[in-house]
Amino acid sequence: MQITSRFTIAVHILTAIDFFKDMDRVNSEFLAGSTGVNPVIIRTVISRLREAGILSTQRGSSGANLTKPLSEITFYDIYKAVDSVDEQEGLFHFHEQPNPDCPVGGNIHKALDGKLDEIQVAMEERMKLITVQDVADDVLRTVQKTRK
Amino acid sequence: MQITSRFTIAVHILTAIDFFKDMDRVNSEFLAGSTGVNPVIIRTVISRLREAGILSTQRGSSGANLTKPLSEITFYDIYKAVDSVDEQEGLFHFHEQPNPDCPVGGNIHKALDGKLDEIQVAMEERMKLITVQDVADDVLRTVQKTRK
DNA sequence: CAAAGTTGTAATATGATATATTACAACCAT
DNA sequence: ATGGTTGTAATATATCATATTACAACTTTG
Repeated sequence: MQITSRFTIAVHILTAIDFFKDMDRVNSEFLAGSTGVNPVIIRTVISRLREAGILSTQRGSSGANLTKPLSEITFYDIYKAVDSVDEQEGLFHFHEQPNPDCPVGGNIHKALDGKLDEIQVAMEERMKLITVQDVADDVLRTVQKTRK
Repeated sequence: MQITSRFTIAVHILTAIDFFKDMDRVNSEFLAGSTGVNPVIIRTVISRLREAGILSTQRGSSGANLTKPLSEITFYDIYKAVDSVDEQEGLFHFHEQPNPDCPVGGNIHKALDGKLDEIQVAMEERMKLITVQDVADDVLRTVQKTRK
């Protein structure tokens, strides 16, 4: 299993919106070309980012505007925005029918759930420490190095 | 997306093998009954645990033997054993066709891969701190409390 | 203001993957 | 020898992620 590519797509999109901010026509078609992803998928990812208050868009009008600097957008923000992991279900898929009449099966959820959550929290806390600005910096650094 | 239930199934199985260690016929059929999972799935999970050196089995003969105490089996060991996350691919699914001719698309992998890995490592390090013994203790505690 | 471009979103198709199931050879225990 | 069990392959089913088609609502441009 893997975390849906909506996450890396979102990071890519945000980096590109910033990188090409002085350019016209950074629309879903353009972002589809940069990511290699279908434009409708781009638009749905952008919709989620908009619902999370990370950017704003205008129907019919090209482009998107970031509502805050990249340095204030953490990986965790994006991860939550694009539903990388189902809120209800959590990171781990629990087998669904443990036998309630078995002393182990009947108590395994109570014994495991908190521990699985601790692991997920460890991952999420790490995500809060990384921002899209870190990515943009790395991209820019490589672009400048390559240009020489 | 979610981490495959093979992981929670494996934890459940190991806990049960220990819990019922004095009982006869703790076979794949029995474990299937406790977990609510198909016996063939049980056998394949056990196969992975065997390949990882966590337990041993004998073809044709019922039951499995743990090769070390539960306190020495971490969640990370199990996670690796049952291939919860593909070794090659990693935890995050990267969109597969970023445009190499785009300054962002061409450099996004270099900029992101290390960061995604740090997040995965944070999760895995947390998994190393929890053992199956912790689960067994919790199960036993609840069983004893309920019995009164 | 008409034409062309764009977003937002629904509906459906396709593909990948996890789990279940069937089947059976190899092996053990009684 | 009979019945139970493991190990594993082959296949089916279900779920979900992504792609695609379609179009209404809206904006921009000439």
